[in-house]
Amino acid sequence: MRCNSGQIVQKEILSLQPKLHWMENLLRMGIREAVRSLWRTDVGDELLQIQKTRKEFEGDLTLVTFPLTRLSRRSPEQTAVEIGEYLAGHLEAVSGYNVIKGFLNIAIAPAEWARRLQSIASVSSYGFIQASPGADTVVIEYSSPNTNKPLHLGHIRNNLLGFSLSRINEAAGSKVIRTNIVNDRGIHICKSMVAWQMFGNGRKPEDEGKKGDHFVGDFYVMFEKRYREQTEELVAAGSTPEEARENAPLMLEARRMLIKWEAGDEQTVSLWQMMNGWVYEGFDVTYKALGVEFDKIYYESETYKTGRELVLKSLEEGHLIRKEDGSVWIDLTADKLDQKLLLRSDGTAVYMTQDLGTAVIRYNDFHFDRHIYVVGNEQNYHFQVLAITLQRMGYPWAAGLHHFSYGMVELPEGRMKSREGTVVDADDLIAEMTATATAMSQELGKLGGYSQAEKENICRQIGLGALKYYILKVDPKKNMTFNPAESIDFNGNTGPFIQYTYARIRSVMKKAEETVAGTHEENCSDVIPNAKEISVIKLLNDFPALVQEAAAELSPALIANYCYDLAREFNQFYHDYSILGEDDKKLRNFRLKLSELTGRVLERGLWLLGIEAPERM
RNA sequence: GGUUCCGUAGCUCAGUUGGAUAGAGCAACAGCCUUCUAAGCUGUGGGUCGAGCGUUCGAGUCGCUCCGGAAUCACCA
Repeated sequence: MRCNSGQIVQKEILSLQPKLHWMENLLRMGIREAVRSLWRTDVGDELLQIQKTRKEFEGDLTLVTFPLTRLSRRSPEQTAVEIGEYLAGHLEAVSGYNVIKGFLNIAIAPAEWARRLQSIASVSSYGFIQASPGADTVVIEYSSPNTNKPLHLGHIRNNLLGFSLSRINEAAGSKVIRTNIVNDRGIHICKSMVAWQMFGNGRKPEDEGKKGDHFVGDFYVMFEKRYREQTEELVAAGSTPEEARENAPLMLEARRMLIKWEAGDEQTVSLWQMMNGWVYEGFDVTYKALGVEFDKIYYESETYKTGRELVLKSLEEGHLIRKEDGSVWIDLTADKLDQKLLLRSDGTAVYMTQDLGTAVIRYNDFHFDRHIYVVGNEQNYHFQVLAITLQRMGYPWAAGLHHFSYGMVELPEGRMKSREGTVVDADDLIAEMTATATAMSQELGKLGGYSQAEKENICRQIGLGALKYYILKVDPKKNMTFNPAESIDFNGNTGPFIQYTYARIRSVMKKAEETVAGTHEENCSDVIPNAKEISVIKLLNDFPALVQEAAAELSPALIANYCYDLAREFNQFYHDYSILGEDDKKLRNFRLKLSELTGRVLERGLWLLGIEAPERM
């Protein structure tokens, strides 16, 4: 079982390329020259700290001069002034500078930004890198459901994170394999099966008009309920609670079922296949609604055998130890971990066995460079053990296994508990978000003139956009609170806000085509942009580096927050200036181009999050 | 108890390799639609960045010690 809820363990810190602005590069060269000319010495890159100028100061980029004072042997202020003077005199792109304490604020000529916009516009898949033949292959495992219950809110975070990570890694130039491990065997499945056999009267999901996963889940719940009753009865009759749990008739039956299943009993296996089939049909609907996909799905019922063979082989090779009772262990005390069980004394597989097998099969299938497991932080220890065990068994590629450990989703009242019925069902939640989006659209009088099908599609996009953004904007490693009332908010820092900004831009572009057809294609690099326009261009300029950073940090939240910043900045520009109403043709074309590009980047950013961008809303 | 993670405004969250006066949204209050979509824009109030010590020219960010919360330490998954 992979994703009930959930810490961080071995997130590999990929060394980050410094964000290389085109302008930052130019400045670096200029500053190096300045230092050489002023103080006859070379300056290392690590001393050149260039950052964006904060809003409250005049300028675009800022050089922090404290680190340079040992070279200049002057005060930070004096150092800043001398470099600033040199840059202003030697670089055409530098239109001015000011110095505040040890900070040299450099102003870039507005015309430079217009040229920058023009060159961004000329790149067709701006921000995305096509995987080259030699690119890294990354396997990403996410979702990983049990087949005894429908998906819930915890799975939603998992699926959204996994899917978004897969797109981000692809956009950053890796080859990505999306994969899933279905935990389709074990005692929990047998519980549903027993309950269905005893209480189901041969009914099927369609008889009750239910999704298959919900149908099967109901029997699992029924099992647990009756089982609890039985244990209570036994305790009342004098058993200890422990004995009662072991000896309740239902539990005995489930155990028998598991043994029969493992022995390949025909009837049991066909019942198992039928019920799992129902569940898969249900899951498919949910996955489709969420918009997530997989390239290859693995089943624990198939991989656990490979795992067992691996363990036995490794035992022969002397990497493992067998205890008197026949159980097989790996001793990880040298790695400051415990001894860990790999096979039970009766020879059956445990959770770890299956994962060992799955990893080896996957490596043989894809020869991945990295394998990312999107699994809750409650399983940190498990994945630590998994990676080390595989390395001990002689698989050096296990160094590429990476546990993407994300935090739990909690409700305002606390943790979700199935006992107390506070589990938020995935299908219900999706339906609710769509319904809210529909009601909101109605209330605001949007979507007039659209067909019913179009309206439904747009409302679905908005509802899901709200849900996905709400979850993805939070730093994955942190536990998050899911507040139902807040999640359906469509104002402020939300998915619909970004979608709305995109739809507005599309609307302007359409109108532009009708009136001033296609003129934004013209080159407009000789426009002098205003401050708001420059702010937007700066953000657009950040996008490619941001995609790389999000891939390296494995953080959809970076993309989400960037999209919000860009949308907000654009809305300010949109509010303050007219695009189509601008009389100066050059300026109008420039603004159209700025808008068009913002739309494109927003659409790509949303794409990376798995959020659709509606043309109208 | 061991290990790991988290703690920033009333609430939900941002905060770049350590940089300037710590930012958004929600909630509250006050404004802006004859003009490209008001799901928008503008303004006001709101903080001992859990506490302390240290490193540094400079700490929300790095180190140590506490305090508070969470996860994990199964012949469960």
